[in-house]
Amino acid sequence: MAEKVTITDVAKAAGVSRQTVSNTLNSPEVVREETRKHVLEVIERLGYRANQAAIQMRTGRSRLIAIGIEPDGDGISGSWADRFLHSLSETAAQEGYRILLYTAADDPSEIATYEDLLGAYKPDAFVLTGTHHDDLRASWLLERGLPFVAFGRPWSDLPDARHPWVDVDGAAGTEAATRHLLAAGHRRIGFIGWPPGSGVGDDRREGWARTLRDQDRGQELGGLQRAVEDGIAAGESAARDLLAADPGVTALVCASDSLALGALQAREPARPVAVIGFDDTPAARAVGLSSVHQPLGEAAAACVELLARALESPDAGPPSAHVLLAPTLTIRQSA
Amino acid sequence: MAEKVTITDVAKAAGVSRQTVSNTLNSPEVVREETRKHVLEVIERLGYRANQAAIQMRTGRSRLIAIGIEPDGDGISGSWADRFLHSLSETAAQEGYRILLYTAADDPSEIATYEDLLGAYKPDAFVLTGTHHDDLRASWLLERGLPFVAFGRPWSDLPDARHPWVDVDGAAGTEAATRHLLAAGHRRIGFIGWPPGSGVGDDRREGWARTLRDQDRGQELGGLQRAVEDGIAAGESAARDLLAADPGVTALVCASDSLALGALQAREPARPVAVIGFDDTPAARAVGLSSVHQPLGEAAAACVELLARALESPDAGPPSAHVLLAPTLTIRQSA
DNA sequence: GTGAAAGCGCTAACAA
DNA sequence: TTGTTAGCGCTTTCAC
Repeated sequence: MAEKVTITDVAKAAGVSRQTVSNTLNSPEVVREETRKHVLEVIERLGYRANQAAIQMRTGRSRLIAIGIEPDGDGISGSWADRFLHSLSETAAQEGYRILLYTAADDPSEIATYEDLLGAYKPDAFVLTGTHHDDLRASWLLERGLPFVAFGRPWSDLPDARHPWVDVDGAAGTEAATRHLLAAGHRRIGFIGWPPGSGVGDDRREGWARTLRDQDRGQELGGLQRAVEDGIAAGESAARDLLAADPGVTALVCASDSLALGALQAREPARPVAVIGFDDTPAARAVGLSSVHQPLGEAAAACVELLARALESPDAGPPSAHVLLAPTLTIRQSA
Repeated sequence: MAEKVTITDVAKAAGVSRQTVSNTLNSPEVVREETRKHVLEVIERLGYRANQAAIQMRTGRSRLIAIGIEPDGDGISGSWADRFLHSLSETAAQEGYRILLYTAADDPSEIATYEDLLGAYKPDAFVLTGTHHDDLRASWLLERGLPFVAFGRPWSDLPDARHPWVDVDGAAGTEAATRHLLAAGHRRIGFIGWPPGSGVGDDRREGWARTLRDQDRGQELGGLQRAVEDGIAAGESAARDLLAADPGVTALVCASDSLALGALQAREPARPVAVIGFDDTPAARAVGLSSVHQPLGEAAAACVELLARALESPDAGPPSAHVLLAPTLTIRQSA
C-alpha cells in the first residue's frame, strides 16, 4: 500500500504493457473488454494508485483546486467557511479533485500567492470567496485565462468580468423574511443593514425594500432603515434609534446575525419586536434568533461542478455559467 | 510568470549549468558566493519557481500536509476548525508547506483516504484532529511509520502510542474558571460536563474538581456535578436539576459553550447564577457568556512546527515531542 | 566549484 | 488492440 506500486508493477502482474494499463484507466474504450477487466482486477489487488506528480509532469494537470481562507471578522457572521470547505472538499473528492488551502490578507498578497502556487503546485483552478467591487483577483485570473469560480457575484459589471460564479440570493432571503413577518401581521417592518455600496448588503436590503413596496406602494421606506458597520453593538444602537424614531415598528429584518443579535438586545420588555437575522450562524441557533439560512453545502458543490465542467472541456465556449441559490428561512422564537 | 520558466531557462540566462541553479537553491553552501548571488538574481528576475511535481518525483517529498475536516455537530462548539485551519495554513506556508484538505466521516473511511492520498499526492505528513480513545487512525499511521501530529492528546496509553501531539490544557482552563469564581466570592460552584470516558470531558472536569478540593478538602463534589451529552437543551435541564437540588449553588462551570448556553437559560430572575463556558465560540461572544478561550492559532502553529522539525530530521530519535498550551479566560457579563 | 548523465512514474505519439 | 519510445523538470551520483 504505502510501498509504492507503479504502473510497471501492474503491467507486469497483468501480463500487459504499461500503456495498456494507462489506457485502461484513461481511455477504457480503447481497450478490449476482457483485458480491461483483468487489468482493473490486478490494479485492485495490488492497491495501485497513479502517482499524481508523474501524471502532472506528463499532462500538466494537478487535479488540485486552490481556495483561500480568510481570518473571520467578529467571528459571528464569519464562520461559514467551515461548512463551505467541508462540502467543497467532499464534492471535489467525488470529482477526483483535492483542495489546496492558502491564506492571504488582501487582494495583492492573494495574487502573489497565486504566482507561488502556479509555479509550484500548479492547481487546475481557484475558488474565490468574498468577492467585492473592483476585485483585483478576478481580473488577474481572467487576464491569464486561468480557470476559477467565484463564490459571490461579480459586483463590478466590467464587460470582461464574465466568469463562472455561484451565489446565494440575498434579496430572496430578506424577501422571505419580510413576507414571513407580513404574514404574521406585522405592518411596519424596519431594516438594519450596512452602508450602501457593498454589493452583498445592497442586495439584502433590496429584498426587504421591494417586498414592502410590493405590499404598500405609497410606503416611505427611508425612515424604516438604518445603515451601520457590522457588529453587535452597532446593531443594538441602530435598532434602538430606529425603534425610538418610529413607535409603529414591530419587526426588524437585519443584514447579518451580528446586527440582529444587537437588535435583540435593543428591545424593551414593554415592546415586543420580532427580529430576523441573516446567515443562520451558530450564535443565532444559540439564542433562538430566526435567520436566513444559506445553503453553503450546495453552494460549494455548485462551485466544484462548474469548475469540473469547465476543466473537462476547456474549449467549450465562454465559461460564464452561474448558479444563484435560494436561501431558506429558519424560524425560531425571535419571530 | 504563468509561462513556466524552468531551471534550464535560469541556467541559460545565468550562464551556468542547471546543476548550479539547483545547488544554489538546495545546497547554497556548496556554491561560490558570487555565483550564488548572481543565480538568485536571475531567478528573481525570471520569476522562477521550482516545479513541485518534478521535485516530488525526484525526492519523494511533496511539501504537502494533509488534514481532515469534519462536519461540525450542533455548530456551536464545533466551529473551531476555521481559526485552526487559517493558522495552520499560514504557518505551513512560512515553512514551505501547503495544506491539503480532505473529509472523512469516521476512522475507517479516513484511513481509506490516507491510502488514496498516499498513493496519489503523497503528503509528507498528516494532522489528526478530534483524537479519541482507541484511535484507529493513529495506530494505522504509527504502524506504517508515517509522520503525523495529533491535535489532541493520545487518550489511550498504548505503549506505542507515542507520537507528537499538541493540545490545550482543558483542566487548566476549568481551573482558571473555577478560581475566578472563587475569587468573586462564590463558594458552591457546580460543574456540567459530559459522561465520563471522553478524555477531553474528563480533563475539563478534573480542573474544576481539583480546584474545589484544593480549596476545601472535605467538600463533597458528587452532588455538585451533572454529566450529559453536549447540547443546549441538555445543558439547560442539567443546570435546572442541579440548581434545584442544591440551593446553595451560585455559579456553574461548563464543559462547553453549548452546555453553558443552556445553563444560562435555566437561571431564574430571583436567583442570579454565574456561568462560564468553554471554547469561547462566537455564540458565547454574542450573548456575553464568559468562556475559556483556546489558543487555536498557537496550537496550529505548534502542529506545523513539530511536523516541520520531524520532517527535517527523520532520523532524530523518537518523535514524541508534545506541546500543551494553556487556555485563557475571557470574562464577560455572565460571570 | 561546476558539468554531464541518469532516472523518478507517467502518458502522447507512433509503430506493430 | 497492444507495445515501444521519448520526455515532462528536477535532483543525485559521479566525473572534472
